[in-house]
Formats: sequence, structure tokens, C-alpha cells
Amino acid sequence: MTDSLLGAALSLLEEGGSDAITVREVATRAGVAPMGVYSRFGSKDGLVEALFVSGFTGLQEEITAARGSDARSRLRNGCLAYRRFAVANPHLYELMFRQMHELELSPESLETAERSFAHLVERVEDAASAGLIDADNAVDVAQRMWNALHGGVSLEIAGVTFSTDPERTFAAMVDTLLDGLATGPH
Amino acid sequence: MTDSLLGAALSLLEEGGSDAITVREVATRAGVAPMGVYSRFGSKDGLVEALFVSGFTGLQEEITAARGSDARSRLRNGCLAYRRFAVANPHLYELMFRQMHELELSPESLETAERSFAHLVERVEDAASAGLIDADNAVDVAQRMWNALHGGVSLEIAGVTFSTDPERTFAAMVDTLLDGLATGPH
DNA sequence: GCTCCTATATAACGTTGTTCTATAAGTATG
DNA sequence: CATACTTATAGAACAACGTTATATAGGAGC
Repeated sequence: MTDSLLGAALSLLEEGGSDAITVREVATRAGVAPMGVYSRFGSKDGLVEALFVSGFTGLQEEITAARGSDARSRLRNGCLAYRRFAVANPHLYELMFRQMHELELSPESLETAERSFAHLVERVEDAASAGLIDADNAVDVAQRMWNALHGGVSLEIAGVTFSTDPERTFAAMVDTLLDGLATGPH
Repeated sequence: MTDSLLGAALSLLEEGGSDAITVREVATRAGVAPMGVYSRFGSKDGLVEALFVSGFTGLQEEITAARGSDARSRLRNGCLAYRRFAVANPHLYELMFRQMHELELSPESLETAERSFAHLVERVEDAASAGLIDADNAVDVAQRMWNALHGGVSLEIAGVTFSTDPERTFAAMVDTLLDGLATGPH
């Protein structure tokens, strides 16, 4: 029952964006009365929070699966995997980051999101300890990179892109950052 | 009357975020009946679009006002001005970029947004022609930078920041990008 | 001075999230 | 095995939203 509600919400999200998620429609698709949403998730926000968690779980899986021959390429491929997930699930990605500042999430939900970031930090640390980039502060460097990744996919999803090949521009942005990190601090 | 409606919408936005903007409350604050919103702006979306335009106008003014001793520092300071505007007007900034893919905007509104980007391209071109960065394609490089700027302020506004000093991290990200551009293409 | 057009105010409509109330189902107890 | 109690569900109802329809006031043109 919980799964069918989540599945219904996910399919509605993919089909018509986050506005398409209404309690009544989700319940109808799951073959339940609207109250079912409240008994399972407490509120519509609770349902959306469950989508948020499932989104970050999927994002982390995608990043974790990225491989590479050396630490720098592993970091680079992790960044490209980040974009791949976002482009493949644009509405879900948008929902994930919108909810982050629209409703206050439970500590468990936030921890799921932070795990994704922690994984990025690890890849930065690996590249730094291999001497491939110069990261005096891995958390700070990872934040710089996440900033850029998030901005790139956000604008691409929003269709606000002036480059002819967004994927190439995204990869170039990642390379520019890695090049900038390789030159050392300033 | 148009201005008082816009002002009411802006103050509501600052006070309570975009959800606080309701046709009834905007009209009440402006001393008008709800219908006033429709006779002036056609719909609530029309009102929001006016906020969008005013937001991008303000953003461009902030960027344009940024100065610097050389082309690279002008570019850098323009980036910092971008963040300053966003942090000073978080709800407005969020609204500007959300509306970009939630409702289709008029060509004039889009052109206002594109002017801001064109200004960034100009600063990139100036830095490139001065030999301070290596930008074979100024539009593409500007897009890379905008990606990063937007991501940085978006995550900071959302409170998704793991660095102790977001402003410093933001500046470091800009410097990393400029350093990466200085090393030439790969 | 009368008529017509425009703009505004008031009320109503459809949809949303949410809550209330009654009923059905399942479970523990005598 | 039957009864009482707890739990969950269905259906209706409520408040607030964007929007639309209707009625009324105010000014422009002859």
C-alpha cells in the first residue's frame, strides 16, 4: 500500500511535474481513498518527503556506480553521473532540491541527502591524497564542486542553456574546476 | 495602482516566501479588490512574471555596478555581485529561477533575463581578449560560470551548505574556475 | 442630460489540502 | 464462540486558493 502510493506519486511526477501530485489523484491511482495518504504519510508533505528520500537514494546509487581508472577520473565520472541522474529524472531532481528549503525535513531524510554529499567528499579526498588535485579542505572543495554541479543541472533542466551542447558544457565545467584545483591555492 | 500591487507582492514575497503571494492578500494590501490583479496583469502568473522581470532588472544592475582594476577582477567582482543580490533577495531569486521553467514567459521577459547573461558574456570576452583567461568560446565559458554561480547561491539560499563560510567558499569557487580557465583548454 | 463603455466590487465556482464522522474490519478477552 | 474495543477506511464537509461571472458605479461622447 505504501509502495503503491509512492509509485503513483512518482508516475504522476514524471508525467506532469510536481504540480500533478495531488492527494486525490495519488490515492485514486493507488486504489485508495485520500485518507490513505494521511494514515501512511501523515500529510502530503510526508508523501513528498518520501519521494525526496527515494530521490537521494537513487542519486547516490548512480554516483556510487561511477568508476574510473584513477582518482581524478573517478571524481570526474561521479560528477557526470550526477548530471545523468538529474537529466533522467528532471522533475524528481527539482522536487528534491525545492523541498530542501520549502519544508523542514526530518533528521533521517536530511541524513540521506548528506550521505550523497559525503560520498562526493570522499572522492575529492581520494583525488587529493593521490596528488591529482590540490584540496587543502576537502569539504570546502566538495562544496565548490557541488555548487557547480547543482547549478549546471538546474539550469539545464530549466532549459536555461545558451550552449549548443549542454552535456559537453557540463563536462567542460567539471574539467575547468579540476584544472583550477590542480593549480593549487591562491 | 500597478506599482502598489507589485510592491505588495514584493513585500509579501520577502516576508513569507512565494507561497505568501495570494491574489486576495496582494489586492488587500494594495487597497484593491482581487479583480484588480486580473485587470492589470491578466492572472496571478502575470503578476509573478512582473516580479520576475523586476528581479532580473535588479540583478543586472547589481552586476553592472561591479568594478575592478583589470578585466579578471571585473569578472570576478561581477560574480560576487551576483551572489550578493541573491543573498539579499533570496525569495525573489528563487522565484526568478523557478518561474523560468514553471510557466512560459513572454519573449520580452525572457529577453530581460538574457540581457543579464549577455552582460556576463561580455565580461568573459573582456577577460579573454586581455589574455587573462583562455576562453575559446565566450558563450560556453560564460555558461559554465553561470552554472556554478547559480548552483552556489541556490544551495546557499536553500541552507544546504557544509562549509563554515559560504561567502568565502563561493569566492573560492569563482577563483577555482578562473584558475582553471587560465590553464588553457585540454 | 442621456447613453454607452469601462472598470471595479461582490459573489460564486471548481480544485486543492485537510479534517470530521460514521462504518467496517480485525483483535483481544470473557 | 460471542462480545467489546481498537483501528483503519470511506465519504462528506471545510477553509483557502485561483479564477470567472454578474451587478454596479463613474466617466466619455453626442
